[in-house]
Amino acid sequence: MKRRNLLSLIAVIILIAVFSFEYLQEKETQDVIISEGQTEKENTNTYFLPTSTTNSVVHHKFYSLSYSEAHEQAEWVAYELKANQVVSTNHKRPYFQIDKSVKTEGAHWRNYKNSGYDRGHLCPAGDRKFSKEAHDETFLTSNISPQEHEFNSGIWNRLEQKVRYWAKRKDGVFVVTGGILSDELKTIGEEHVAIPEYFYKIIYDQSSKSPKMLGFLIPHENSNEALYKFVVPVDQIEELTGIDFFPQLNDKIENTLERQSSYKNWSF
DNA sequence: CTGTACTGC
DNA sequence: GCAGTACAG
Repeated sequence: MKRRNLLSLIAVIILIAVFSFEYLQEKETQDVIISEGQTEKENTNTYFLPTSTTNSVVHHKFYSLSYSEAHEQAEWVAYELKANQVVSTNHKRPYFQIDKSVKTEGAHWRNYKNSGYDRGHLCPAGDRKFSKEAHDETFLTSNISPQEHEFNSGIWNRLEQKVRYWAKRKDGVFVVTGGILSDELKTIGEEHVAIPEYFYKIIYDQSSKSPKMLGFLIPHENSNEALYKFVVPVDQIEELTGIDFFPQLNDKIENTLERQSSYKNWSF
């Protein structure tokens, strides 16, 4: 029946139109003005969330995290760093606050006081300078890990600056970072905040038609070695952490990207 | 940039 | 607990 086929076709078209409209509406409601006419998607950082081994995922306005109560820190912090978010505005450093969004509540910053370790940002303050609100939001204890000062201000700082460089150059990157939280780590403070022996960082670039991924695994000690010497397959970080990074990607693409450890498409 | 520490209220 | 200031890699 031709008439029936035509009616079905029209019905399908209408359904697609309705869903598209709703989809676009939803997208629009996610748009948020950050500053002076710049429109950014709010919570784009939630598009590529890793899995959680602790079932304790928290969404902040400008980054998300999965908290490990056993280690009193995040197992991962994930966010998008857009090219136009890399700015040099200076903000005063606020005090670290306990993250009220974490059900079990994060550690108090006093655990770090006189511990000999830095309150090392996972989502760096330097990546959220585009607004005071975004900057201050990184000063939650759920976003820090004990780091040796020479490591934090040394090779880790170098890597964070490289991420900002890539974000500008590649029109934005997605970042997932944290410490390797294994058993029987040394701890600091009354709440026993674990001191990771390794830190990892994964960068994902989807600005071109061929997406790119880069994983770093760095021992918790300063090093003057070139950063690319710490590049590892993301699969290795997944084995160490039990976390599945970028599960939203098409399996074939994900497998290919996470198996490799080539940095030839990344300029250091 | 990445941070800590001290003084003083 | 918070502000201001000084100092270090």
